[in-house]
Amino acid sequence: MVSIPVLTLKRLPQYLELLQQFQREGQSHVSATRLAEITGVHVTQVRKDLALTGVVGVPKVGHKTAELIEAIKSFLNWNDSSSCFLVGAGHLGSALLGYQELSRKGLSIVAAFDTDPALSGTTVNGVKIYGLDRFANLCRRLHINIGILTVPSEHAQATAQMMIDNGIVAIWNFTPVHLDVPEGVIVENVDMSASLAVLSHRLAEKLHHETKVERSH
Amino acid sequence: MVSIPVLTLKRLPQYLELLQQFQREGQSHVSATRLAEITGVHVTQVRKDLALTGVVGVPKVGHKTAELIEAIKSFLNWNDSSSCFLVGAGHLGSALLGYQELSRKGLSIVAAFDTDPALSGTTVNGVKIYGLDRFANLCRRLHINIGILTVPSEHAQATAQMMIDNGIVAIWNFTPVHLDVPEGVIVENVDMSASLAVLSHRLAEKLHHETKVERSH
DNA sequence: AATTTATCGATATAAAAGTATCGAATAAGA
DNA sequence: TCTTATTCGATACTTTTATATCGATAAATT
Repeated sequence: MVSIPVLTLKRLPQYLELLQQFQREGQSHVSATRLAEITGVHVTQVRKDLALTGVVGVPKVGHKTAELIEAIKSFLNWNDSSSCFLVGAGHLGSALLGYQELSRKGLSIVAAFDTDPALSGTTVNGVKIYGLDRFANLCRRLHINIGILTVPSEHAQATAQMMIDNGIVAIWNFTPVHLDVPEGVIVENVDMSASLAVLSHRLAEKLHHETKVERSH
Repeated sequence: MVSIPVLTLKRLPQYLELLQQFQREGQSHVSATRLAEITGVHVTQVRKDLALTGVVGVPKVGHKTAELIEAIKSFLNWNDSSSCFLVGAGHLGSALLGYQELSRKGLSIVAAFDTDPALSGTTVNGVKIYGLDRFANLCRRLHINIGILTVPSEHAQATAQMMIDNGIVAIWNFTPVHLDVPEGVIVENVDMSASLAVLSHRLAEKLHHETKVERSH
């Protein structure tokens, strides 16, 4: 099997976002050239990325917008929705519960869990919040295999372990903690810190550089 | 000037997180070997990454934990705090306002803005929320140069433009929209979609593969 | 109908990132 | 004091990812 470059996978949603915008604007066709111009990704790269999803384009006109959207969605498995549990219904957790977009990306949060007894029994955006003691039972019964981890750092590893013990094989990790998991378990980190690190360093570099330029006048 | 690989920048916060944990546990020294074991990053890679921050280690004992922490923090400019504005105080916006960790990463949200008049005048975690009409004035007066973008997709580009028009040079973009900005403006995307794409595809691949294996028995 | 132009997709080259190897340095133990 | 084990840091190598080149194709134009 051909292994898909991670970076390609990460670019696909960006194309998808644009394509859906084009579709709303009524554009029936889009060329790789166009996508490249807007995203800043190199044309050849866009072509390679799209090629992996299996679509073929037509010279002079490009790709059918609708077809391309379908191809990307099905490639990412965003067409049929997967059920998942969310653990940690604090600020970030509630934000995700309220995030409508997720359903458009094939993810349906069917229940949330939190240690705080005050939250237990409440509902956020139609999703019910349970105490952690209910997790094991529900998780096994509903055959959930995706878990969203939005607990405080200190509970990250233990919570991840609980998920794994109850059959979860893919963890979407929003904590800055590196999770130690058995082979075969998929962990995907949403690394806000990583992103902030890039921003901070770039900005410091930029400001420092500008100061130097000013001084040299 | 030596340009820092983006991926190195992204790994640094991960090391930092671990190092701070080690420090709490009272470990005065950490070796690259140790960091590599835990993070899963190759030893040589860890060494290269650390080398870029300018620290030097001692054979047989490794690096001084405290020194390494300081080196990474100062390299990322996380020691002195930068003021920033947040626009879009919805679910995700409020989550960020309530996210204490940010201050430990050199980011201080000094004000938030939202179109919803109901939010105007309220306070989340000590941060006051204003109407968007106040943005221009406050932004210029306080010389803010970092903006956090947490508005709905359809307002992303326009809001970004407003930020730039008022002196913001670095945008931390939480929307899935690709922002079109003038040269020199730094955009850093927290790509939840990208991350979800990797998760979805990996999981689909894994499940598909397991099904095949089962069938072959 | 012939020509031009925009785009595709394949192949080849270049750059970047990751991995392996090796000598040097230093603490700990013989 | 000498040897051994561990870790560092530099250099060389490999793999991955990105960019460039080029012929082929199909719509638009002459």
